[in-house]
Amino acid sequence: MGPTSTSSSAQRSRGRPRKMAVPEAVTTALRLVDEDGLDSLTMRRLAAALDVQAGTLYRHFATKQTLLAAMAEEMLAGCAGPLPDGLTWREQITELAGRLRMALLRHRDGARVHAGTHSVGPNTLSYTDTLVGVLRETGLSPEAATRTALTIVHFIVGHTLEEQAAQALAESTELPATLTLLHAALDPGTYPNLAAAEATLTSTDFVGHFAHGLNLIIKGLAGE
Amino acid sequence: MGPTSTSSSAQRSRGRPRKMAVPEAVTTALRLVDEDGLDSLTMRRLAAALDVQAGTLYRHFATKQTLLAAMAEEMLAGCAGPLPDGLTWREQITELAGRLRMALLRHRDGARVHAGTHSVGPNTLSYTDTLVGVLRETGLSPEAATRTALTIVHFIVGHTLEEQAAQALAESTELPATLTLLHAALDPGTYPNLAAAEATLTSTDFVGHFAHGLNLIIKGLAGE
DNA sequence: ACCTGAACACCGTTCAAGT
DNA sequence: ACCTGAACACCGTTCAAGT
Repeated sequence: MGPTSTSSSAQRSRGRPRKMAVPEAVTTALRLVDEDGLDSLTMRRLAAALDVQAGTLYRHFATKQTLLAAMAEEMLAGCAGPLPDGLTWREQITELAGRLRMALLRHRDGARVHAGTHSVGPNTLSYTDTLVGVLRETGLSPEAATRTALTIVHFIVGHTLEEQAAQALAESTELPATLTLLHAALDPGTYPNLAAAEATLTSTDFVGHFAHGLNLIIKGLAGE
Repeated sequence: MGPTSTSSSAQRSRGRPRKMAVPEAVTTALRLVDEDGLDSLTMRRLAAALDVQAGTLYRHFATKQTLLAAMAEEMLAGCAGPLPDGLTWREQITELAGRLRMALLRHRDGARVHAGTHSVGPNTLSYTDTLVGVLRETGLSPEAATRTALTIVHFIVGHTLEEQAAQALAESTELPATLTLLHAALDPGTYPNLAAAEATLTSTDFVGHFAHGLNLIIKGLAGE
């Protein structure tokens, strides 16, 4: 009989199989993470969002880890862009550090995506190159500049991991229970310093916390 | 009849169902992670190692996350123990920071276990309490001491995450490919600073890297 | 009270077969 | 060359039923 009726349930797919584009797959994966969180990103869900079979993804990404590395790389787009003229080296470091933090914050679970992978793509490499460059211009040796860049990046990743974990907790139903548990544990007799720290520990002023930590490192650099 | 025979450890299931002990489950889970890595730790494998059905675990841990938090808490045992007498505040900070780093390094993927959870158990709380205490003794306000403690912990976690990722990469078959890729990318024309940084970036002197970063923070503190 | 057994609704990954 | 369809060997979690 006539071949006209064969495409019944396929609301997207028409006659030919869809051809998959790698950059679209990466941005779609990031969108899925933004919508439902990293734990909900599966190869099968991504395939469905791309209107493709799950197995097809493995023609473009060897494993899920490879996909995650591509996502981490994509997140850093623009982070190494040119710095405004006339900044002091302190301001240059602050600018670069702020860019990385914002890049990780821009996507839900962005820090986890970044920390869980090891990208050697151009965005990642040029970011590190730029940061090491700024540090070398302050007079640091290549080794000291590299170690300092690593220190700064490790602080940013650790900080943002915590910041996004706090965000996730704030949106979850566990928040009251955790806060109660924490408050109950803050017995001044047992944890005298934690009791004094409660206001700061439960504060959501992550901008302030970040600035404090980064300034500590920058100050250490100046004292060299 | 005496109760003498009931304590036999029954390494296979005998007549009665095995009764599960929570502390044993946590240490067994850490052992499984040490043996096969965090990605291989499943509730079903842990159940099998405990000679119990998978569903039984849910009577003791609400979710896998709860188990991971208990593991993170267990890893920090002893980290807040008393400091030797006669240390300067710098040495006290270095000692506490080193203890946390070593605690995370002691188990495979320890930093990932720690970073992925949010423990409010006594080991975690008393570690933070002790660190904040040392910082307050240097004259810092409760807020500054808390923020500084967070900075130090975030650096340690970020650093150790990277250190264990490098360890995992070193043991994997991807190492030569990654190293080649990195070396190829180190074109002095494109990434001049990365080229100068290669020796440091590919070095495995994590003790040195850690000391450099921590000293930067401590120096920043001294300049306050 | 605590565990078993079995199920539910998924996973990452592979690969012969189609076009 | 690139995708589909179907399978393999698993997952976390729930819950009626046993003891």
